[in-house]
Amino acid sequence: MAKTRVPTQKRSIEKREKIVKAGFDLFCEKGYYKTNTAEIAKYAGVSTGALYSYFEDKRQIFIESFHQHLDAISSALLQQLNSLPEQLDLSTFIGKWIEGYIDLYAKSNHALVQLRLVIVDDEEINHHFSDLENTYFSNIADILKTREITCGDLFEKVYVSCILIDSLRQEKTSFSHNGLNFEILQEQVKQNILKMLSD
Amino acid sequence: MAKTRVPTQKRSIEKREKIVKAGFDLFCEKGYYKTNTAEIAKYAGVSTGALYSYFEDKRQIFIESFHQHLDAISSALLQQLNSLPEQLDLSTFIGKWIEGYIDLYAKSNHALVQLRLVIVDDEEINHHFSDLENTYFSNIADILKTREITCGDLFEKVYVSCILIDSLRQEKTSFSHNGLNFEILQEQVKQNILKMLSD
Amino acid sequence: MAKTRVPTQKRSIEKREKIVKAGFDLFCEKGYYKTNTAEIAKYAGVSTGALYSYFEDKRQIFIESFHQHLDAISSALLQQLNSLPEQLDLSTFIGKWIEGYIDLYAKSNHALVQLRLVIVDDEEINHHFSDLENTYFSNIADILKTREITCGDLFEKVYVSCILIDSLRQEKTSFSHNGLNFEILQEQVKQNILKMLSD
Amino acid sequence: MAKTRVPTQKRSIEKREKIVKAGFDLFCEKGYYKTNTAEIAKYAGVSTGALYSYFEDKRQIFIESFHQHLDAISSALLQQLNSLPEQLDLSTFIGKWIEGYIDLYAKSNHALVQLRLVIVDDEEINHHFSDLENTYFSNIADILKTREITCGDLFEKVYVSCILIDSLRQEKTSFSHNGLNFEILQEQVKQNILKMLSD
DNA sequence: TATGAATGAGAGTTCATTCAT
DNA sequence: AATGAATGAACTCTCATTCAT
Repeated sequence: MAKTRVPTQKRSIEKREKIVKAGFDLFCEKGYYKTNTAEIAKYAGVSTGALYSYFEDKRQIFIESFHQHLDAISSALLQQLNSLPEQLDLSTFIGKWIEGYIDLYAKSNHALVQLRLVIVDDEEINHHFSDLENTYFSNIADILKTREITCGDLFEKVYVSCILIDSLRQEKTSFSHNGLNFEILQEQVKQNILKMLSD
Repeated sequence: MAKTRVPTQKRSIEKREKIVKAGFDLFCEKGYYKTNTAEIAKYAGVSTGALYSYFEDKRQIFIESFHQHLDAISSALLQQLNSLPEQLDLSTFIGKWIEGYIDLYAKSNHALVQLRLVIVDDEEINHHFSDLENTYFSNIADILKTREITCGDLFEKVYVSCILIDSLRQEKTSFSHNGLNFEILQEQVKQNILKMLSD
Repeated sequence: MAKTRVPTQKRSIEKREKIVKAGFDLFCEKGYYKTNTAEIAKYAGVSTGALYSYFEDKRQIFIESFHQHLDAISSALLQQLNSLPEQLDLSTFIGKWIEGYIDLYAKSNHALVQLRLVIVDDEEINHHFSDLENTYFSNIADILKTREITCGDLFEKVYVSCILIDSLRQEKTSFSHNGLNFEILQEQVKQNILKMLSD
Repeated sequence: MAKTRVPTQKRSIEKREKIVKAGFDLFCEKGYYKTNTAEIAKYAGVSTGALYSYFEDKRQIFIESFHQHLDAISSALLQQLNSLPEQLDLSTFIGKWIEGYIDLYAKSNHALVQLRLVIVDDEEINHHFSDLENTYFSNIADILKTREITCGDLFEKVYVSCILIDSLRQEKTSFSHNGLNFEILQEQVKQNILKMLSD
């Protein structure tokens, strides 16, 4: 019935942010289904009622907290890449890209898995975050264009590159396979991307 | 605390299998947290009590059903690849690999995501399934060796190849990005793998 | 998801009846909205879970308990009227009808008001209970026919008669107006009905 | 504990009226328990705080809004009846009475039912509104006396007449029984009242 | 051994009321 | 005087698990 509040005053905005932060932390730590709204409220230092005046339901907290997080780290990465010297050769650039990505996303592994989970349960969220990723891919493609990468099918190549880099992150942070040498793997991925983009 | 039974009689084994099958179907369809034990029992045609005499808890049903499923489809894929004619060129072989994988795993998207979720919550399960995957990678590597692929770092290359192929499956079955052309993507992945293994 | 249980065994049927009885008592005593499911369960001596395995929700308990109650007292009244001597004159018959009704329904005042409340909130329940009342009116009409009442528009006349009698009950049990003489009122109602049915 | 304010200034009085009006509209539309104070405040264009400075609680808003409404429509009806030509015959007068009542009260069905509910919960309110009705009955009786109705037990007859007319309203606005012909019913009620008052 | 009724803690959510600003 | 954000107890309902039969 009652719509959720859109806070404009400083204190309200801060409170909303606290809830988002609390939600994000707990979802990452314990998973979406094992985190309950009472905990989020307590962790955020607000009442359960307040929580429901800022967000329609638990799900919206998840979406918003995650959206913010992805926004923040993808912005950070894009900024890093944008500020690299122009004359850097492609191989070094890709190396920086890989390292930057892994550093920034390393702490988000739980969050990324949780996101996948909720995405599977809900088509709307699927679209929401797939759009977000599209934007990210486009931004990466644009950066590559400024570096005189002119090959065809660039969007698809960026997509494949991102998958490869993310698999490195996964390997590093959660799902480690015995017998895999991470440095070799990283080098493989780098060569792979380099070849694709040099075509 | 009654231990779970290890059934030896035929009827018991059948019952156990029914539960595993029911669990797998429902977990895939609705997700782990949205499937309840009563449903599993009903779908399997057993009582809830029986369910708890075969499995310690809901989680064990998940693990076992998933393990069986992965075993079954990875065996099927390996068998397909093994039975391909010896003289097939590498490019065609990779094409078959990709197609076979996507066909076999297409229906498992929900299951694979659910698996990720449980893996994040539990280190032991993480190891369990990472071992399973290692075995799979090794088998793929062995098949490649019989096809006279002799490049270095084969294990890492197989791993990267599998990641790429699985990202294709994901793109096809759940997380579709606007603007991505699937055929181009598939070709990219194929060329990528081909180049890696030809080094 | 899970359907409500339809109990066939004796103990289950008894438990279901206990819930219905508990619901009815509490709804009458405290009103629908001031009675909570935990109370009903406790009063009935069952767990909240059991309550929800027998009934879809609180509302269904209300409907069923009320339906049973109305059924029981209307049956009792009809039986009373049916067993009156054949040769009784119409005036005396109406007198018995009025007295019987008031006696039987006197204790149901709270319940009847609660019923009205829920009926207003829900069209389906409205129909359910209006059908029940229709049946009751028809039964009364049939009894009158056996007493050689042959006037036209009998159904409408029965309806009006029932309204009048129920207003007497209300006057007696809950909403007493100063200055109204109940005996005179009762006599008025009686004469009114007598005239209608004698046309 | 701050007492509720008795407003004397024009703006305050207007605000109070807005709340009463908002409460009445919403209680009628959605029922007492499904209307919340935030909605009333919003609909009235005041803050929740203001609402609580004019009224002790939600219940008082209900009582006051209802009292005003009943006052207003009963006054309107009495005025209509008073302004009918003197020489009108009784039958026509009763017809006008019935039509006037139904028109005026048709929209109040939800409100009337809600009133019953609160009445059951509270004896003081019971008396309050029974007094209000008594006044109304007396006024009707007085009007009839000016039309040379001189029969005995007039008060009781008026009461019975009012019940009958209200049952028509109910039949029309909420609780429709299949098989009942409304026009026939209306005629029955009219004849009934006519006979009573002609004695 | 097998059943499925029973449990009851715990989930998400609402809302009458208060009170700092 | 007026606001509306904040409170938190209370609500309905779910479900993994147990255990009497």
